[in-house]
Amino acid sequence: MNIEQKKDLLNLVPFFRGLPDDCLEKLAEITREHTFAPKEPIFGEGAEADGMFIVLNGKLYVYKLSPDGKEQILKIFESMEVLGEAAVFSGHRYPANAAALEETRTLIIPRAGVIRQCREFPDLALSLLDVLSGRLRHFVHLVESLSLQEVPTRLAVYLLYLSARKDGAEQFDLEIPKGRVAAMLGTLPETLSRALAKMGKEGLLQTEGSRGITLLDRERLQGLADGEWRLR
Amino acid sequence: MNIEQKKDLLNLVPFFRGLPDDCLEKLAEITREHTFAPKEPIFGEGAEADGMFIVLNGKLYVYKLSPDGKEQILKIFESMEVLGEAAVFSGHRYPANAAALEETRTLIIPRAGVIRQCREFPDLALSLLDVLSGRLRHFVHLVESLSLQEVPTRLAVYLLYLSARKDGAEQFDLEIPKGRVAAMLGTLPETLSRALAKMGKEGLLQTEGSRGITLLDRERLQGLADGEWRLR
DNA sequence: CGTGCGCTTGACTTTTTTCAATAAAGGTGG
DNA sequence: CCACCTTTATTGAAAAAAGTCAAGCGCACG
Repeated sequence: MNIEQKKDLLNLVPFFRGLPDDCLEKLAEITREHTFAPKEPIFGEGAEADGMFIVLNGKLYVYKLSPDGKEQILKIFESMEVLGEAAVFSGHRYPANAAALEETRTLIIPRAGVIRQCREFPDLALSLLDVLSGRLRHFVHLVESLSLQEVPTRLAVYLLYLSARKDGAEQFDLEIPKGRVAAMLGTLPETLSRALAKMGKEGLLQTEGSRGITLLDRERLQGLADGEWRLR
Repeated sequence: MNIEQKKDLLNLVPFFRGLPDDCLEKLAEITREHTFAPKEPIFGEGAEADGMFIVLNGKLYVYKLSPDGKEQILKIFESMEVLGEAAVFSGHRYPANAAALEETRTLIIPRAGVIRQCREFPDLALSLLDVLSGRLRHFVHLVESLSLQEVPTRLAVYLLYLSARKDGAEQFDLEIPKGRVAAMLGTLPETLSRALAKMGKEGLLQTEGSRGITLLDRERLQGLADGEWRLR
């Protein structure tokens, strides 16, 4: 793939919107492309940071592991998202693990190059500040969810979020295996399974096959998410 | 307080180290000073962001509240730390609450000014990128701790961290009430109290008065922190 | 067509929370 | 400096939530 093609790809990423053309040009010059197979590790916790990744398509996840092997998913990344920025600016090492969930094509921009371009084009730095700030909000929300709420509440929040992402559709798909959803919510497959079963019995939703969800009572689901009542 | 004095204060903050003199000058011009009394709210979740705070002295904490009033402390800020940066660069609103733990003197740099100076002095932007990246690491650790480990483990990690911050002293002080320590660890005062009592019975540590701690068996405490065994 | 992985369910254990009562500490004003 | 009052900490007992272990089912993929 040549530089022009890479530049065209960068141009598609909202993150780079509005940056001067010669900035993109320089970034394209140093950018590598890499495609990861499903389940392929992308980086490991503590690894020396190559640089920053742009997801072109596919899906990957960033996670931590406990000593006994339990997974906590920190975030799932999809098309057009940027990851690994934190390791570029402090610590030089990735603070967690990442692996592909499906075939995933990425661009990799090396550490040194990013920093150099930030000096030259402050707008790039501001863009990255925006990304990092958003990431921080994401983590604040995650901490809140994990520490203040019980599993059915977290699940309700998650399902409503998924529905919202699809224009508020009643019927949609968990796009990842349930075991992974559990790992996102900071719990185990068994606990998630029971929570879904209870919500089904309460008439809040219906499950179809292994990943299908139909929301039946948005009202009460929202109340559950807001902590107004509990699933007994 | 005049501009020169503010500039001198900014100069003391490691965060501003190495920035050009005229950058500090401009920042000093727009900086306000404010002192908060103990327990005084600094900002509330969702409030329009004034700008970024620099803690000159004192201590404050940033936290979330659950619907039923339980507190989760996200981070405690002390002298020379910067907070509120995330709200400057995305969202325009603070994502959590902050209040003073004791009398706390701060400098406040307005949003617009920070952004303007970032454009003019890319090093300021890089400094902020560094701060935000570090903050992200902090949250990654917090999420890991909350989701992957039980309370005694989290407590062990916290105590060893406190000890390390004081050159590895065996004897030191929780600098905040135990109830707040509980809120940092994502649990309740009762649970914390019991964890400390058990650790005392196991000979891992000793408590003195309301905030004093003496570590008696670093080895085993470390093992507990590493998840190698459990407190039965 | 079988094997394996993911999902579900049940029974049981452990951890944490909840509720309540008491004790200790800390701060304030006399 | 002491007495009082409020806040903070401890402890017990009971309940609830989540985790563990184990068995079984079903679907997808080779």
